[in-house]
Amino acid sequence: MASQRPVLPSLAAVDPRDPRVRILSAAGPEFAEHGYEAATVRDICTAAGVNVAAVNYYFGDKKRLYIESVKHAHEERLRRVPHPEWPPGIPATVKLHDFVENTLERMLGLTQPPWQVRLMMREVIHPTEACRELVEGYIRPHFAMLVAILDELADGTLSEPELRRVGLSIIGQCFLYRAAGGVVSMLVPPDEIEALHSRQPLADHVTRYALAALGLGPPLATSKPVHSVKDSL
Amino acid sequence: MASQRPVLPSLAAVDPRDPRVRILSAAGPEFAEHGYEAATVRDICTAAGVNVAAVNYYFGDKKRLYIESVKHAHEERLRRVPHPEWPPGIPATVKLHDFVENTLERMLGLTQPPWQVRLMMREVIHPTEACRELVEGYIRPHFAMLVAILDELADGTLSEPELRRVGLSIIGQCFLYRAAGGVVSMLVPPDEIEALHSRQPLADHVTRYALAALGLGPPLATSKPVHSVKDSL
DNA sequence: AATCGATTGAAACGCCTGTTTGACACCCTC
DNA sequence: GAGGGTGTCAAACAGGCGTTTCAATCGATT
Repeated sequence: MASQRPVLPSLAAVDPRDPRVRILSAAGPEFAEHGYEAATVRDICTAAGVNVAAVNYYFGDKKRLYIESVKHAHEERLRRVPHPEWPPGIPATVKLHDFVENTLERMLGLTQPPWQVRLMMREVIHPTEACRELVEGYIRPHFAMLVAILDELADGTLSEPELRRVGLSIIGQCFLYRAAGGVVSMLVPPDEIEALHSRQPLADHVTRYALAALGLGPPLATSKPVHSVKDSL
Repeated sequence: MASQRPVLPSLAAVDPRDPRVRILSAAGPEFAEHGYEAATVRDICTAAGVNVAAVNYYFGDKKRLYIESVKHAHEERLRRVPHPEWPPGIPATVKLHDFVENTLERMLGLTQPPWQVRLMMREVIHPTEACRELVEGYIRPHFAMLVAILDELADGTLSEPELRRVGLSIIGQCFLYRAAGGVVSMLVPPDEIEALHSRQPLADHVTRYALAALGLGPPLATSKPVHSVKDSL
């Protein structure tokens, strides 16, 4: 059955560089598409344009190749979409919006085909040995940045656990569109799909939702004004 | 490699009922644990206590067994944790809280080992042929119920697309804890883990967050009171 | 009791898997 | 030009995969 699956064409096949990085570049998309167990060394080597023996020569075995692939993916992803930075004095509300937009850009992969993200998603959903390193090197710093922004927004009125819960609520919304995008597309009318997978409108919504929940922006619904409303942002 | 994996002990092995349901009951956990491609017909049959030929006899081939397994999983899941129902007159805020709690109960699987949920998660994240039926028979009705509650809460002030976006924000938060629970546990201190995977505190947080965002509850942070606050709920 | 369709069982079918082998070509050093 | 790592290759290895085969068994009907 696996043999009937067409091997994705790969730039690595015509790239005369180091075979090691050729394999790594070919392994990423293959693992991302089929998962660790279902991806095959032969398909990877075909895509990389190297002999099957090369994987064992350079990486020892399939498992170590996989771990290196995950590491390679998140390093490259971070390099292409670096964490946002702001000069002093930028309002925290703007930082939050930037952060959400950056997260969505990274997750939705608007700057490049997001096989790196799909590979990391697999690792997040079914953690293996490669997961802890992914968390420490990629996810935790990102999450810490979000918690810091929220702390600045709340101006010290929220405890650490509360900040984390709010942070997870924000990440969860971004995560849904990335991990379950196919199902989301089935749930909404066709003409809404594009907006629900576009960075800008999504970032606006998630940010507005968060600011409103924190009491720092206008509520989304205004029918029963339990609170008086002043438009801001 | 697959052969070194221990086959999960299964009640089906000692159950003298119809072999067809024995296979179905054994296939679910196996597919949930390893995915379609990596799960093996032999392991399923061993767990079910039937001969390898039985799968092809009763289901034709592995793929049709998988599709039947997904169907079986969501039917059984819906039977065990039915949609909530309310008598007339219940406030929409209470309905929202019930709904979130029900969703988390279903997703976190507090009433039974949640292999059904893990199987459905796989289908959500990497949709196959079985996905559309899962959406129509399980996810869409659930989501429609949420949108109806939100419409009642917003009292007509939100458009359908806006209602859907808010609904997805709520589902996304529940989804994160289920799909990425392992990573969430790595991100927070050990003593917080339990609270972040418990139905009640999580439902409280998600509901409060949503009501605050809609302007129907007190904001989560009160440092810069852009809006005046009256406690409610 | 004989018959017939439905069900089970052990064994075998190709094919594909990750990994290893051993021969061959290359390039740098002596 | 001889030597010795280094890298590459086709071929083979043992084993697992989904599926098929066909004889044996069962239970109800004739």
